[in-house]
This record gives sequence, structure tokens and C-alpha cells, in this order.
Amino acid sequence: MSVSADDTLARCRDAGLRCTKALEELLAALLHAKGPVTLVDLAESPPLASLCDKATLYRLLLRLTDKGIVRRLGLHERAAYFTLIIPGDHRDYLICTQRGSIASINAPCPVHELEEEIRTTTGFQGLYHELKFFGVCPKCA
Amino acid sequence: MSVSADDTLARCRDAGLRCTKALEELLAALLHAKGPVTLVDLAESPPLASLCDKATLYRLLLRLTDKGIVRRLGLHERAAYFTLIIPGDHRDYLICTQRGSIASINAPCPVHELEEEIRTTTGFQGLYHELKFFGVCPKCA
DNA sequence: GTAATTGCAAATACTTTGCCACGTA
DNA sequence: TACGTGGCAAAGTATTTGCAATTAC
Repeated sequence: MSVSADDTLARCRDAGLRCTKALEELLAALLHAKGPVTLVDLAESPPLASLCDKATLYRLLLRLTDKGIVRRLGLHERAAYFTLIIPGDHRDYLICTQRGSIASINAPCPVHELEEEIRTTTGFQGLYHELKFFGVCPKCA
Repeated sequence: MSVSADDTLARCRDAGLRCTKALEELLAALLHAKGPVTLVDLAESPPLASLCDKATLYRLLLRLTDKGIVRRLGLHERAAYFTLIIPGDHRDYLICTQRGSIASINAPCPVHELEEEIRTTTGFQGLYHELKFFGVCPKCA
């Protein structure tokens, strides 16, 4: 298991979650995923498919989201997307509305200052943001 | 009817849509709405509730989204949110994850440069973005 | 031993579609 | 008149929940 995997598992333990096989494999699947994935994506991926029920994954993702270990993204699809929160790592997304592909953007995110401003002026707690670009990629256009 | 309402209706006509009572009232409802609204919000609002079916609203919103007159937002709720696109007007959102309230942010959006850069480097067509801040508002915290 | 977690199955919620009647251009 | 649009009802898809059995601590 990579360092991140152990780190994440440790964060789960700290959050009071029990270390079950399902949790371990779910974290592994999220780590290996190239980007945000849906519940169904996860439920159908080889190790998880035979290991546990979709409802279990659903509830695990709920708890993880609750504990701030996983983020639930509202993209344009009907299904929700999930991604691990790696401390100190922020991602913005570029989505092709035609094919539904999701790419991460590596450019430095220009929103942090505004986020700081909002934090101080509104008093919101646990503030974070989602920045998504939508359009039709060259291949689809 | 305000100027915006006429403008928007004109855009619909230009897009080849027929001006029906349902369309007019839907546009009016979207204009009066403080921010993004769900299909159910619209279907239950007084003028529309007795005027037309939910399926009609659904199909109208589809057409309007298709024509670039309405934007469908993926927020964190299960339901999709819709909002009128006012040319030259861009909005970012501040969402309380506790109560689900959605506020518009008036601060100048710091993303336009990055959007330009993405447009030129990736060749995406019809590029636009959604920027949303999530957190727990002071009242809920 | 005890409380958290899980599987299975059923219930919800929201969206989407089919088909025929209707109204706009 | 012709074709886009609307109503009603049913189907589809993703999410959410109840409860008894199981498992981690």
C-alpha cells in the first residue's frame, strides 16, 4: 500500500471509523481512480464488485464525506461523483458536455483570494470551492 | 413585462421556439426567481402550477438549455437547478451545505483569465464555467 | 459484549419518454 | 395545414432507508 493509502486509512481511524475490508478496498479504488467516480463505477470495479453491496459503498461514502475524507461533486450528470480529498491538493475540472469526460486542471487555481475574502466577510465555516469548466472538446466539436 | 423579459422572449423566438403561455410564464418565473430553482420549485409556483404539466416544464427547460437561454447547474442536491442566462452577466454561488441555501456572489469573478487560457490551449468550444463555494453559514454553525 | 457495519430488498426522488390531442405560425 | 408543443401516465435511473445478521474493537 502506498503512503497515501496508509495516510487515508489513518485519517479514517482517527475519525472513528472501523477498518473493514470494504473500507480499505474503497479507499484503494478511490486512490487508483484517475478522477472523480460515481457510486456505480465503484460498485462495478473488480475488487469491490464481489466484496460488498452497493448500499455499503453508499454508506461508506456518506461517512467519508461527513468526515471530510471524500468529496461529493455535483457535476452535470445525474449521478454524483466522488473523489478523495488529499490534504493540500486542490483540483479544478474541465468537462466535455458532449461525451461527459472529466479532466483535472493543473493550473494554479485563481480562486483562493476570493475564497479568503468570502471566509472573512461571511463567516462561513469549512469553506471550500468547486470550479468547473464546461464545453465541447475538439474531438466532439 | 420588463425589458429583460421581452429580450429573453425575443431570444426564444429567434431560436425557433413557439411563444406559448407556458413558455412566457416559465421565463417570468425564472426572471423573478432570486437564484437557481429546481423543476419542482417551478412546477409548484402559483402561475405555473395550474397552467401546465411538470413534463412540459421539463421539456421547455430542455429546449431552453439547448438554445443557451437557460443554464442547468449541477449543485450538490439531487435535483438539478436552472437559471436564466443573462448575456454579459455571470454569477458565482455561495451555498450553505447545512440548509441548502444558495446565494449569488457579486464580487468580480477571478476566473476569466484562466478560462481564456483554457480556451486557447485546449480548443474547447462554448467554454463556460461554474464556480461554487460551499460551507456552513454562521447561523447553521 | 457492544455498538458500528453490512446485505438484501423495498421505498423514494427526480428525471425521462410514449403517444395522441392541441395550438401556433 | 403542418409541425412544434402539451397533457397524462408509465417507465427509467440513481439514491436512500429498514431491519436482522454480522463484525470490529
